[in-house]
Amino acid sequence: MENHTAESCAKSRLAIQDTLEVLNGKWKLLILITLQHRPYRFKELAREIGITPRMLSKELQELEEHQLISRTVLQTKPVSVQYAITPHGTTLDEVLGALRNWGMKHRWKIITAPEAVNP
Amino acid sequence: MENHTAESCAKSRLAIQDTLEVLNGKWKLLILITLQHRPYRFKELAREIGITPRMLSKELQELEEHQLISRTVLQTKPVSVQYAITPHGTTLDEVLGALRNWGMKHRWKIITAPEAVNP
DNA sequence: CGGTATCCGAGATGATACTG
DNA sequence: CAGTATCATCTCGGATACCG
Repeated sequence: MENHTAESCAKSRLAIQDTLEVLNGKWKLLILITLQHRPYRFKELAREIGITPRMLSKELQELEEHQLISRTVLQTKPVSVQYAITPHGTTLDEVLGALRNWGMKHRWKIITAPEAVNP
Repeated sequence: MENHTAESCAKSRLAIQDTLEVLNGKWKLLILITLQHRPYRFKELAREIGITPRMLSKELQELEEHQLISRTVLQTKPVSVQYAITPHGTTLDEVLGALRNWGMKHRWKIITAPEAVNP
């Protein structure tokens, strides 16, 4: 299973670049993992994550373009808008899980990391 | 196993933020997945990935600070420097694998994605 | 070869105010 | 509530040249 030829290495890079292109930005992964919890409304999401409306709007649009989340206008009074993970969005579960697990296991090392050795 | 409380959701966000902090930038994941293949020398890595010396140097330093890769000076003539994954770096295998797999499976959807609906 | 120094533009992000 | 508009800022990353 050690498929580590130079060629497969190049393919892996391309695959990762593609993934990064879809998940780029500081917020997309945080939005996705939050919506994994349950659907959220716009402002609710903004408060939960701590993101400004401008950025949230932009990120949500990009995620929707990539069909990872859905946007639904609810006929409440006043209207509210609900964002939720799509089936295609759930294909990222493995990615999100891996990132979350790594962060949980290695948080201490990150915090302990020698930020500034000596200027 | 559906551990999806509001609290666990917040913890997941923190974990992901920590991970993103370590892997931030456009190149770190590409460097890591390349070094997963085998150790590389500086210029060799630069050529393989297509990154300028300035960025490569910066990214390698940050990765080394986080103990994900090692830097070894080889006493050749002239000297060469070898970069390799560390044991701690291999703990990212799951993350790298997940990102690679997703990219391979969903490349078509990324390319097909409606970039500009209508300007 | 293995870097570092400098310059610079583009894009990402934040703060704030405003609209329907 | 759900966004958008505007402005200021700041970081990222590329190009280029240079050093030991």
